[in-house]
Amino acid sequence: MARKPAAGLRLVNPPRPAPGGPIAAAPSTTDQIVESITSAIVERRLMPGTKLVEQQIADVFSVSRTVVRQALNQLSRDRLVTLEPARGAHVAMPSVDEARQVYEVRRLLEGGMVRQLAAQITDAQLAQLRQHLADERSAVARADVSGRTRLLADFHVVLARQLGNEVLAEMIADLLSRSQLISLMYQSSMSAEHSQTEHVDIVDALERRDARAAVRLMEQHIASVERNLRLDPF
Amino acid sequence: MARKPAAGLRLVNPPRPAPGGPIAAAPSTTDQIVESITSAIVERRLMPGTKLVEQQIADVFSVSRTVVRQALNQLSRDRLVTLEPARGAHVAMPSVDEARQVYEVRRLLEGGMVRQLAAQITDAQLAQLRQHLADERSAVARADVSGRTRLLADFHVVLARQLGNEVLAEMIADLLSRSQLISLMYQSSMSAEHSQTEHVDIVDALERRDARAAVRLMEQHIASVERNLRLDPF
DNA sequence: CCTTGATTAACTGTATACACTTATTCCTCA
DNA sequence: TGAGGAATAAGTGTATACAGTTAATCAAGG
Repeated sequence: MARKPAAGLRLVNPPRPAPGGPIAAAPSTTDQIVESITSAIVERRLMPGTKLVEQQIADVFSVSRTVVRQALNQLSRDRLVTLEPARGAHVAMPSVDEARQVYEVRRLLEGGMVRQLAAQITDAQLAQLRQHLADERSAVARADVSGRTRLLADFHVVLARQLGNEVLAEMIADLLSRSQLISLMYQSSMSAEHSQTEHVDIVDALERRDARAAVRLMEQHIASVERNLRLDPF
Repeated sequence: MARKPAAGLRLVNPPRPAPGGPIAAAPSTTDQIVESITSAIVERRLMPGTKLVEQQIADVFSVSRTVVRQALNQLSRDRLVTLEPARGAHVAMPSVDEARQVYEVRRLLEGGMVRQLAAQITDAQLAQLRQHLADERSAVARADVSGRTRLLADFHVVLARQLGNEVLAEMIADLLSRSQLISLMYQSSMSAEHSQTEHVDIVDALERRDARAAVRLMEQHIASVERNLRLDPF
């Protein structure tokens, strides 16, 4: 690969999304860098395999390599970047096997999640889900690519949060960022519209408190996301 | 709390367990420290709440604070230590809520895990499980406390590995280390014998390829571990 | 023209230095 | 004697320096 001094490293973070809600312990410099690189990866500004040179990133954020290294370490634990000793950090390139495993775990976790949720969901929570679905629909309608991507992923985290299980919510959030990396790496052909309507079906089942249907629909939804990847070797 | 200069910081790592098996990319200095502190926590040499002073640990391992900080960062992502800005690192003290959530997620994940495993387990894998059960039994018999603790936890990871899903296996491994911290914090009254016989029951069900029973037994097993904690507020 | 080996540049890994924050000690005064 | 507060010690956060390693460049030989 040709050498260009800090070419195309566009990592500027957009203005902080929403500081509203619970007071979220002032994000450290390291966290901001993690956030920035994460969104850069998910929004395809950093393609899988791209080398992340510590000094370049340090210059962009005007900090020392010390801080950048901390951020890269966190990202490697999220599996968004890989760290090879003395060879540096690269945007991760999840294997086909890993991709399959991630979706398998998601079916397991999220299937169980909606089963429990169907049994205990409140009307207020259903209203929140309906609002979320409306946001998704409008993002899809106005072709807001990065907005709809975020909303379609957030749907799954919102469900986890509604169970009141933060441990579960964090695990699912991790799996989702890995899923997003996977789907941009394996050229997902899934239409946003299709995903969106599947979300609607899931909420409908939850509203009917139909646990079996909710589980089945969630598992089918995740399977259909997986099926639309180019995972097959031909 | 009284100040004692580096009292009771026994972190010397035992000779590397087993370098055999697949070539496991030489563990970095940081990894060794993570490993060392992890086992110190799990083996109760470091009690919950204990402050971990960077320089002290650095002296023990004869490295710089830089390396120790990396290790502490990793440990905080495993939830074994908490990091408060400018206040330092402490051995984590998981709340009752967090404890409940961890066990809830474990029931979900490990229940689904054995369901799938019952459908695809091979005779060779069953033999491996039987061997593991024998090891557990002997460790319990000779009152090898740290050995039996490790083996009883490893049982769950072995199951995950047999599914061939490394993503799942790592998640369960994480949840297990958190569980161990929880159980020493809330004074588990569960006998090792009891846990061991429940493991036997699960393997029996797997051998019969009885998915429903395996799931039920695993869920009951985890529930019984949880029930033997002092989580109730009285 | 392509391959091989030596040389140089770039980058990572660890240690150290210093600024800044938090905790402790000790003195003063009620 | 005890509470309040300044002085001081201890500890964390970040930057920088330097050693060691990997990758790139270039020269010579087949």
